[in-house]
Amino acid sequence: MGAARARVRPRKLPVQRRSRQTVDAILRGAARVLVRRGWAGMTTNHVAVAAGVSIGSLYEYFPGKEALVLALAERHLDAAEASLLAHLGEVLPRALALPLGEVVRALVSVMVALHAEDPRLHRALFEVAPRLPELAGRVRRLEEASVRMLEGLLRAHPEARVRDAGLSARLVVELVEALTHRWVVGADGAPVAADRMADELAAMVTGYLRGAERAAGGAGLAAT
Amino acid sequence: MGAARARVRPRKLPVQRRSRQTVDAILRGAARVLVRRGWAGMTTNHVAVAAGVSIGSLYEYFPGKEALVLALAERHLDAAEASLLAHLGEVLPRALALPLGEVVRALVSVMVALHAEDPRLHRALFEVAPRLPELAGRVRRLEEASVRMLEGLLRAHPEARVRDAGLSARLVVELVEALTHRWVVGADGAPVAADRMADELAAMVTGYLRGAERAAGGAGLAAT
Amino acid sequence: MGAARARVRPRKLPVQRRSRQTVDAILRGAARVLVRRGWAGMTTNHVAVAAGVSIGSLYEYFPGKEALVLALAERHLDAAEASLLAHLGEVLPRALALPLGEVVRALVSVMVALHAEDPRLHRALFEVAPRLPELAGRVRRLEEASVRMLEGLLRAHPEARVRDAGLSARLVVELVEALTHRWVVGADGAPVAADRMADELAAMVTGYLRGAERAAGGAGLAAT
Amino acid sequence: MGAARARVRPRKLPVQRRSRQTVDAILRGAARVLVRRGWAGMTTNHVAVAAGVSIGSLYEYFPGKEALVLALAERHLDAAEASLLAHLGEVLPRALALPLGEVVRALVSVMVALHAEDPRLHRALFEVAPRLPELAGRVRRLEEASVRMLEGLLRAHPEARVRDAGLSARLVVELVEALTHRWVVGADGAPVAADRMADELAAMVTGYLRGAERAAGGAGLAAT
DNA sequence: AATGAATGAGGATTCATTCAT
DNA sequence: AATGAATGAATCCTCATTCAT
Repeated sequence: MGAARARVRPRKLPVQRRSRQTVDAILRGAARVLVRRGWAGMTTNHVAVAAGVSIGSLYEYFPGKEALVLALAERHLDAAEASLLAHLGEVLPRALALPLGEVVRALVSVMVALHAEDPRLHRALFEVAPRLPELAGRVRRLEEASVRMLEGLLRAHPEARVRDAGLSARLVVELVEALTHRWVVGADGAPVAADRMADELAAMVTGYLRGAERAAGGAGLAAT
Repeated sequence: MGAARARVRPRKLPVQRRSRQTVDAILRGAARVLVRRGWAGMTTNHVAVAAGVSIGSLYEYFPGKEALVLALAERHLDAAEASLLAHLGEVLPRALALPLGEVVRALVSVMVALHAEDPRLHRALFEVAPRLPELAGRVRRLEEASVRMLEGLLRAHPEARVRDAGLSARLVVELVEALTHRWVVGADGAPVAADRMADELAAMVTGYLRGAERAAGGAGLAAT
Repeated sequence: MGAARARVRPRKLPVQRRSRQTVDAILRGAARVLVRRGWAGMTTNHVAVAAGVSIGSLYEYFPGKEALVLALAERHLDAAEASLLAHLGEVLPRALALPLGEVVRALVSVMVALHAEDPRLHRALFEVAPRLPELAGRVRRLEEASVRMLEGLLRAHPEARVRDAGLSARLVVELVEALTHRWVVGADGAPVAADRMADELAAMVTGYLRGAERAAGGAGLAAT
Repeated sequence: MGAARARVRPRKLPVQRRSRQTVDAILRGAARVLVRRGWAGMTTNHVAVAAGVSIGSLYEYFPGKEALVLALAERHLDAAEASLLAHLGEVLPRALALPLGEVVRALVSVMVALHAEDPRLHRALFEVAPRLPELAGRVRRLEEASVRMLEGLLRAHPEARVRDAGLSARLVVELVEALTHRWVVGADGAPVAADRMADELAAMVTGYLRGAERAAGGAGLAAT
C-alpha cells in the first residue's frame, strides 16, 4: 500500500508559468478522457495525447493516473467547498429566525446549483471515488461537515422535530446528495428544471424535518 | 458496438451436470473478485483462479468479463424481482384501504430487505452498471416498473397529495433506492438497524406524499 | 522431429461402416475449412464442427491437423495418379509413332483436366505442401516419375531436339504444372477456356522440344 | 475487413535515428523468422526476440505480423521494381531492331537475376501473398505492368507470331516467373547454373513467340 | 523542461489435446 | 465408438513507466 500511495501525490509543483500551463493542459486532457472513456478506459498515454503533451511531461508532474484523477477531484471539490461556504455565510446567520422551509429551500438550491455545473465530470469522478481512498476521504469529510452543520441547525431550530438529530441530518444530506446526483446523471427523456427539482427536494426535506406526525409504522412487511 | 456486444452474451449453455457446477464456481469466483477488486481490477485470470477453474474453462462459457458481470447481475436482479413481486402481491390488493403510512412502510421495508442481502455485490454491480448497457437497461426497466406502480397508487390513494404523481413517484423510488444503497454501502462506524432505517425512510416518504403544507419556498439562494 | 512426425499418421483404421462414415465426414469438413480459412486459420475444433462430429471423435482418427491435411492430400493425389496412369496408358504405347505435337497436346490436356477438378482444394493443399515433408515428398515423387517418363520419351522420339533430356523434361513438367496451377488459381477477370489453355501450353512445349532454331542468345543483359 | 486492414499499415514512422535502427532490426528479425518458420509459424514474439528488441517496441511500429510481412514485401518489391526498370531502360529502346531471341534472352536474364538475390525470403513472401490482399495487389500490379509491356512488344516486333498478344504475353510472364521461382526454390540436388537456366527459358519463350508451326493439336486426350 | 523511444509485466484469448463419462 | 468438458501452454497485445537525448 505504501508504494501505491506514493503514486497519488503530485510529483512536483509547477512554479514557472510555462509549467503551469502544461499542468493545466494535462488536467483538461485528463478530464476529457475520463469523461469519454471512464476510469478503466483512461490511460496515461491517452491523456498525454489529449493534452497535446508528451508522455514524459505528464510523468514529470503526475506519477500515475490516480494522481491525475485526484488532482482533478481536488479542483472540483475546492470549487464546491468555496461555493458552499459562501452561500452558507449568507443563510446561516439568520437561519434560526427564518422559517425552516425557507432555510431548507436555500440549502437545497445550493446543492442543485453545485451539481449542475459539470455533471459529466462529476459523474465520472464519483465513479472512481470508491477506489481512491484519498478522494473518498475528502468527499466524506465534506459530507461530514455538512452533516454536523445541519445537525446543529436541527437541534436549535424551533420548527424541527426529529428523534435523532444526527441520523436525520445524515439522511437529509445523503438524500439531497443522492437525488441531485441522479437528477444530473440521468438527465434524459424529460429533464426536470432545476427550480422544480429544488422545490420537490425542499418539500421532501421540510416535511420530514417538521416530522408532524410520524408514520405509525405498524407491523409492516419488514416483519417477514 | 456489434463486436463489443458479442462479448456480453454467454457462450454456450452447460448441459451436463459437471459443467453446471463449473459455471457456478466461475460465477462465485467472479462475484468474489468483483467485490474485492472492483470492475477495473477484475481480470478473467483472477476469476479463473478464484473459481479454481482453468482459464480455458472460463472462456468456454463466458467470452469476457462483461459477460461474467452480466450473468451475475442477471441472477441478482432475478432474485430481486421475484422477491419484489411476492411482497407486492401481499400489499397492493389492500393498499387503498390502508393508511398511506402503512403502505409506504411496507414498501420501504421490502427495499431495505432486498439491499441487505448481499450488499457488497450489490454495490459492485452498481459501480459497473453505467458501463454495461444491457445491465443498465435491465436496472432501468425494473425501476421504471416500480415508478409506474407507485404512480398508480398515488393517483388513487385518498391520502396522497402531490402536484405531479409521475415526478413524485420517480423521486420516491430514487430516494428509497439511493438511501438504502448508501445505508448498505457506508455501513461502518455506527451501523443503523434495518428497522430504524425503514422507519426513517418511511417517515420521509410519507410526509412528502401527504404533502400537508408545501414548503413556502421563497426566493432561495438558487437565485444567486 | 520424431515426436512431430508421430502426429502425422492416421491413428487407427476405420473398420466398421459407421466409422468409415465418420472419417469421411471429418475429411469433408477438413476440406471445407481448409479451403475457407487456409492452413493457418484451420483448427481442429472448426473441422469437428464443420464435420458435425465431436472433437473427441476427430482425435480418435486423426492425431492433429497435419494428419487431416495429409489424408486429404493423399486422397487427392491418389485420384490424380490414377487418372494420370489411365491416360498415359492410352498415349504412351503409340507415342513414338505419333507426331510430337500430338503427344504433347494429349499430355498437357490430362494435366489441365486434373487441375480443373477441385481447384480450391488443390490450391489450398499446395499452400501447405512446403510445410509438410510427407506431402512434399509425395508430390515430388509424382513429379519425378513424370519427369523420368518424359525424359525417356524425349530420348526416343524422332522429332525431339534438346540438349539435355533430363533438364528439358524437368522444365516442361514444371512449366505445365506451374501454368496450369496459375490458370486455375487466378481464375478471375477473363477466364481462359480449358481447351484454349491446353492449346497454348502445347504450342509452348512443342516449340521448345522441337528446338528447331535455338535462340542465338548473344551477349544478353545477363552479362551486367 | 476494416478492422483487419487496420492491422496492416505501419503504426508510426520512425523519426529519430535510434528508432530507425529499431525498425531495421525488427524487419531483419522478421525476415529471419519468416524464412525459418513460415507464415503460420511466425509470431510477433519470435520476431521481437530475433530482432533483439522488446515486444513493446515491435508493436510501437507494427500492429501485427501482417504489417511486418507487408513492410518486408514492400522493400523487396521496391528493389525488384527499380532493378527491372533500370534494365528495361537498356533493352526496350532497341528492342524492335534486335532479333526476338536476343530481346527475350535479355528480359529473361533480368528475371533470373532478380530471383537469385534472396531466394528464401522471396519464397516465403510468395507463400503469404494469397492471404494478404495488399501484397497480392502489389504483386499483381507489377505483373500486370510486365504483361502490358510485353504485349506491346509482341504487337510491334516483326518476328513475333502469336494468335493473341495479350494472352501470350501473360503466359510468358507467368512462365518465366513460375519457372524462375521453382528454379530458385528447389535448388537442391544438381543446381542448374543461372546462365544455363536463362538459356533454356529463352529457348522456350522464343520458340513459342515465333510460333513457327503451331502444334496441330489433334483430338488429344482432353476429349476424354 | 520537454521529448518520445524503449521496456516488459501482465492481461485477454485461442486452440490442440486429453480423458472421464 | 462417441461425446464434450476441462486443461493450460502459447500467443497476441496494451499500457504504465523509465530514461537517454
